[in-house]
Amino acid sequence: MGGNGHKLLTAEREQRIMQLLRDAEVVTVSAISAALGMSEATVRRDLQAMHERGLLERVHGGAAIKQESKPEPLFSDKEGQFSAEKQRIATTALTLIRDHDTIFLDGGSTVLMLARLLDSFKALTIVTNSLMAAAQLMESPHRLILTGGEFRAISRTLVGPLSSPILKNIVVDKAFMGTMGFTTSDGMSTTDANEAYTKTQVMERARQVILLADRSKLGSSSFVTCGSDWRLDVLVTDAIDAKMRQELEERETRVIVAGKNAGAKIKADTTRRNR
Amino acid sequence: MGGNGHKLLTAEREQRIMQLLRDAEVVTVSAISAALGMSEATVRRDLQAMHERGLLERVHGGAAIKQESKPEPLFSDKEGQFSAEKQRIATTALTLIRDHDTIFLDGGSTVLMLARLLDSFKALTIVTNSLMAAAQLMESPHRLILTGGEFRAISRTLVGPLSSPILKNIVVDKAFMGTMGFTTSDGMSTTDANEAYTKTQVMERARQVILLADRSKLGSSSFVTCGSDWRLDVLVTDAIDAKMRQELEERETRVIVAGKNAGAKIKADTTRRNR
DNA sequence: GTGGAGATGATTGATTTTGATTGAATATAG
DNA sequence: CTATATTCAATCAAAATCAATCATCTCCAC
Repeated sequence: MGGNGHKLLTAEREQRIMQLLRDAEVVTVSAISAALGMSEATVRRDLQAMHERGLLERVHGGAAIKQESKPEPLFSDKEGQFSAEKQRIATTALTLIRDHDTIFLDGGSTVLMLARLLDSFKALTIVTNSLMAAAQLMESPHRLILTGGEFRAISRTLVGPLSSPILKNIVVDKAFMGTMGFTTSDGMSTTDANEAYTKTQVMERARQVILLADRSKLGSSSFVTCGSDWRLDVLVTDAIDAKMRQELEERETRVIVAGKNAGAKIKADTTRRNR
Repeated sequence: MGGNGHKLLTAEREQRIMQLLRDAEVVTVSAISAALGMSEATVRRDLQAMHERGLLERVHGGAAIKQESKPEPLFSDKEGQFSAEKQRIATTALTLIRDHDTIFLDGGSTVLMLARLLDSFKALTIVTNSLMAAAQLMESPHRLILTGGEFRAISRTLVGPLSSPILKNIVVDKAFMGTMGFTTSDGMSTTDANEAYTKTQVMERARQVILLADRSKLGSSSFVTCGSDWRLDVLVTDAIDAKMRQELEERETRVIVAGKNAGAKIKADTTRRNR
């Protein structure tokens, strides 16, 4: 190929790698190694360095281009589908709830699954801005309070400044949040400014903030962040890499990983609780 | 395509699978296996992973593209008695609405029927405390705002003091109210104090108060009234006795009786408006 | 020339992915 | 309804890939 017999500077190599990525979306380590005439070990080192600078995504066997911010899938897409991870996360999060708690439920499919499991408890006060969760809890014996606000069709939640006055009047014990993306630098992020605004408000009014996010959310960042000085007390997820886990624990965020068997165990537990 | 006969990265395989799916709607596991040159076990693993991310539907023997399904019961409604009368009342009430209005929709089946007919208008701002109406208007192009508050299961509305702060912040052009009972002495009445409280709040924030009530409501009184010094600008009903009509007109309340043919005429009217 | 800092390529053990095998679950035919 | 044939999910060994380590190489200053 056009590669001159000369040595390649690191910067030069990175340009070539980026070009390969733009051409093909994904490339294998061996392909890069062959194209640039260097050992796979060096390619991996380069890829890792570039990944840490956010230039690309690392995948097993190669690398993929990083897309800026993922477009938000329609709610119906995420809804009917059964996701084992989300189910496990929701089931694990159940252990954080006690009878007589006042809890907030955010939008999002994982939190919605949690809403479906709340029949086991007694006398909860449930505050939510999610119409899906409200529909789910309509027949439940719990006390149900909806925040007002402007209806956002894509997430089926109530958001924006109009939700502010009612949120100022309440305090919840635990806020179960969903999110489009989460990074340790920016905290939660979403695609809509009004939604981010409401999330921020809620978290200020909660004694404990709990984020339910599967591993696809961790490390990815969406359009709007929910305030720079974010706070998170508990993260429930299905898998997390060691680095982020350590960063979170340094910030005193408790990390709970919903293990494969956790679901069954806890399910039995809640069944017992369910009279 | 640069499809070299070499190794395929996971991301590449998923792209190819999605392409096959778009071409054929449904594909068998064995077909994918043959097309991509990989074992069926790996194909199944990929399909499961993609299914959990909502990219496709899994079917026995293969996979199918995910299509948007629109069955949205969310809130199922029970049509009660007098539905023909209610229909006429709602259709008549339509004539009171103009494009770009800001309107409030109360709970109740008659108001709900009105909500179903609002697609004809352009750029309404709709404020409501009725979850049924909200579900109905979810797909509409109008701006939709929900008052917050405590959920009252029997009427599926949001009521109580918590709805107060948000109502204080808005002004609506027209408030379309429903009620359990109505008398000239007490005004509207209902069975729940919180609901009455919210009704009162709404009417204070509306430039024009419009009551939709079939003849079974007129003259009967329920448990709680909505304030002693009630005000009503328009009453839309299907039949009214002369005495009450006169009393109302003395209070400067306009009375509109939805005649049997009124529905059709106005329907034509709205159809025209619907461009 | 000498020595150190940084980078490269090979090696190694650990991790991940793959494909074959198995018994269970599901669909199809009679 | 039962019997037969697919298809599935779980398991395991083999292959591929990874991250860490180490010896070597280059460049540059002294």
